[in-house]
Amino acid sequence: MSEASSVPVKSMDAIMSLCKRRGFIYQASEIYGGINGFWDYGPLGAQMKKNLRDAWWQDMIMRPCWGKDGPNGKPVKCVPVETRIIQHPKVWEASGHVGGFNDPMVDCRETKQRYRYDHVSVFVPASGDPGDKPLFAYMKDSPSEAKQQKKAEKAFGQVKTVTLTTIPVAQFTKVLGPDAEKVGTLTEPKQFNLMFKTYLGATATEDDKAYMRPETAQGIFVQFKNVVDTTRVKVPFGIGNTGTSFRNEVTPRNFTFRSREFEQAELEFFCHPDESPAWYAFWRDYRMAWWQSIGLTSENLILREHDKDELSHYSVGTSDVEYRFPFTAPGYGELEGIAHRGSFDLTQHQQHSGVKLEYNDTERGEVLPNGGRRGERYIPHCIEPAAGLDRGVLALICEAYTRDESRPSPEFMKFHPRIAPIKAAIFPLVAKDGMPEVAEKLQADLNARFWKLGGIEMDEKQSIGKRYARMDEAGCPYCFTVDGDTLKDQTVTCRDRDTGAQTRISIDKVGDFLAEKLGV
RNA sequence: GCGGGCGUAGCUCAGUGGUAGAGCGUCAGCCUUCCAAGCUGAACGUCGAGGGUUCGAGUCCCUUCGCCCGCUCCA
Repeated sequence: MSEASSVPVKSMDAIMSLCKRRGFIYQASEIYGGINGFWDYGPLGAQMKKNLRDAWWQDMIMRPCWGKDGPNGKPVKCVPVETRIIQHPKVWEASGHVGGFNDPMVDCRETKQRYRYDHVSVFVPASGDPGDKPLFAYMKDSPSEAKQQKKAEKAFGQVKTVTLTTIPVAQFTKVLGPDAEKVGTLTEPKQFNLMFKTYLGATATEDDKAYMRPETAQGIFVQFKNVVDTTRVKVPFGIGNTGTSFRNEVTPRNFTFRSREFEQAELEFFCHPDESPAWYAFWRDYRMAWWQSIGLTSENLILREHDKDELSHYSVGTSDVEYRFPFTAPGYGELEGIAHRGSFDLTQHQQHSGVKLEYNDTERGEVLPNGGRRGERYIPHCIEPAAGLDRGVLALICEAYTRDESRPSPEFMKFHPRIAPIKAAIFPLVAKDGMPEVAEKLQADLNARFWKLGGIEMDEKQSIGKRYARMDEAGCPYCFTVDGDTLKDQTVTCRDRDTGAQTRISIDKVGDFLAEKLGV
């Protein structure tokens, strides 16, 4: 994690209170005291999140990569699906989530610490029996490592490292916990399932157990064959979806960043194995550019390529688009992971389901006498750009939040026009002399043209400055003010949120002006 | 899960065991010709929840929930 940045860290408290005050984000079930790990969106937040989801859908499914060609020199092709939160339980066995999400943990009775069973290491004698002396458990790269090593070397001389999993539970009585004073305080390993469990049918027996998905991706892999068989898609192509996933986090934290219920926007892009490195690099670079295009323009956004030792055994590469949130600074938090998953997922589902998931590529293989090709059968490789929409909203809010004490309205949200929940506001300078009527008509005209994209508001209450300030906090990029001159020369003032600058434009050009700014 | 801090109006926060407060915001009216102006008025609180001590609890005690910070965890 890089720590170099000249961007000042914003106050998360101030951001959170603005989110509440202006109706972006509320605590879920707040009147009952809230519920840990769940957050609701208010009117502005819900519209903003829809704008983000729509932008993803447009730029990933409808017109992928802004219409640019992929590394194969052809336009990128993607189709959508919508799959269910609850899948066949075997889906999660095949995906590795039953297992990976069932990490056994050990607790320390003395220090009340909890450790992942397979992450605990132990210093034991390099050879021979420890006798009555303890075995020294530690967590790699924590202070306990050096401390325990010193003790172990004093006890045994030469030491070596094994993992706790290799030590019989019966021997735990001889293990000194990483930060413990007494030996034998570690409990036997226990299961902590991060997947939410539920029961199908009203009788709720263990036989009816099912899981709520911890990611949307598996639904795509499971329907891969149906999409290929029914929609005339040809590799390379992508299948995308957005939807809610659930993870029963041990410690929900950091506002909406780590929630137990969250929405993902995931694309699985299938290609020939030989072309997969090029597609991986292509998606990685596009996804970074995409987040920048919707407003994450500061150096708080980085693309981080995983080190080789962070990669799954099947993966050629993984990159994260990361954002430096106020609560992660000087570190970063993940917004999106772009993973080269190889043929891992389709292979797993082929094995577990017994259904062939090979693709017959009729554009490959030897040329036949009739000019066609024999075809090549293979399991496609997959590039997975998987974004978190709630994290995206949070990053966009943090990025947009601005304080400038020199302004009349010091606190404002600098949303990209495409993301802003309110696209424009119309004000009569004063609520008399026919100005409200002109403003109402302009509001109605703009609304008729832009209602699909977001709010077009009209406000005539209180001073013009207060109305500008209200729109600044809501992140509305443009305000149009009808004044005395409007009645004479048919022009209005266009006020820019970020600069406060005012320009006069013809009232019948306001729609075109807004369309250009919104990129429609 | 552990440790620390905090929960009072929509937001930010005062509040000595004795009548529930301020600023901002919101709403209504007046005023107002370009940046949270002014005047008048109004609404909004079971003081996070539940117990206990007390003649009396926002205040003291216990339990619990939530949020923030540090560990731990982070598929």
